[in-house]
Amino acid sequence: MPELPEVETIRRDLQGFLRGREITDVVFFHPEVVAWPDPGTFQEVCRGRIIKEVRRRGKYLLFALGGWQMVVSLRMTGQLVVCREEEPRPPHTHTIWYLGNRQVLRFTDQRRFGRLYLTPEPDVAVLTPVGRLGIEPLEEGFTVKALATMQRAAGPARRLKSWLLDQKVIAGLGNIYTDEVLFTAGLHPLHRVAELSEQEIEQLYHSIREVLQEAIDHRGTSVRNYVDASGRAGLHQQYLRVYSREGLPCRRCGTPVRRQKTAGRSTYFCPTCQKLEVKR
DNA sequence: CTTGTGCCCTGACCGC
DNA sequence: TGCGGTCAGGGCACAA
Repeated sequence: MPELPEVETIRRDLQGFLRGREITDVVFFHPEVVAWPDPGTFQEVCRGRIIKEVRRRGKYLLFALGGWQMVVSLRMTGQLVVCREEEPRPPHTHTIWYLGNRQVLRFTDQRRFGRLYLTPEPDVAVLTPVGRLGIEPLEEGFTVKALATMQRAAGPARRLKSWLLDQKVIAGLGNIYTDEVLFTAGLHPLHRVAELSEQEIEQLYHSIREVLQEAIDHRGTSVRNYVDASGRAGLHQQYLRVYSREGLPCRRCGTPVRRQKTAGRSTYFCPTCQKLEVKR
């Protein structure tokens, strides 16, 4: 469910709630959410550790636990919410971290696709998917020049949407924001990456930054299940340019927004504003 | 190298 | 109400 802006919103919330707090205990109600190591070791290592910092890499949350890193992948429906221990436990609660002072961090995940990892700090890159992630689109290293270099590394058949969705290329874009980025850049999802002009690469670059930053400013998009670490919905759904707007008029030109399958996912775009032909 | 498919799950929604 | 089909912010393995 959550893409970069949602995960970043959760990260900021958690950083405020959890930094410096001790994990007194962890309990699992669905141990298979633990991808590494086994739940027993996970619990043993967690107990008594201080949460030094909450970081984000792509769509993954990383909790620095002094020599150890806990990694959380929320996938489609995962949620991390901090609340008081006595608050009713929502359905699909799979893990609870006890923080003392009657506060808890709860991991709930309706579809159970989400995963937890706990590794010694230096092993994160090999024991979790984090090591395979591409560039962070909101960090300094992401520049027009960097994007142009990445373009040259793409194969001749690579289509824009599948390229942007590829976490090994850019970390953090998912199905909503790739569509939003492509609309903003005026580019068709099936455009071949190798055929993008210098100007189009620049346009794409600025669209990625703009769309992600705006969504973070709105605390993420709640189309379905997404909530922040306080359990509240985001605000960006009312600002979406094309995603989930099939048949509704394009906000720029009025043409009905079209939906089609691309790279295996529902893709929303404006057939007028995002043409496949080379623009002149 | 690239795309497409199926799969992991549960629940919401739609048409009949 | 019920039932079956389709769809869902992700990502992985596998086939063509």
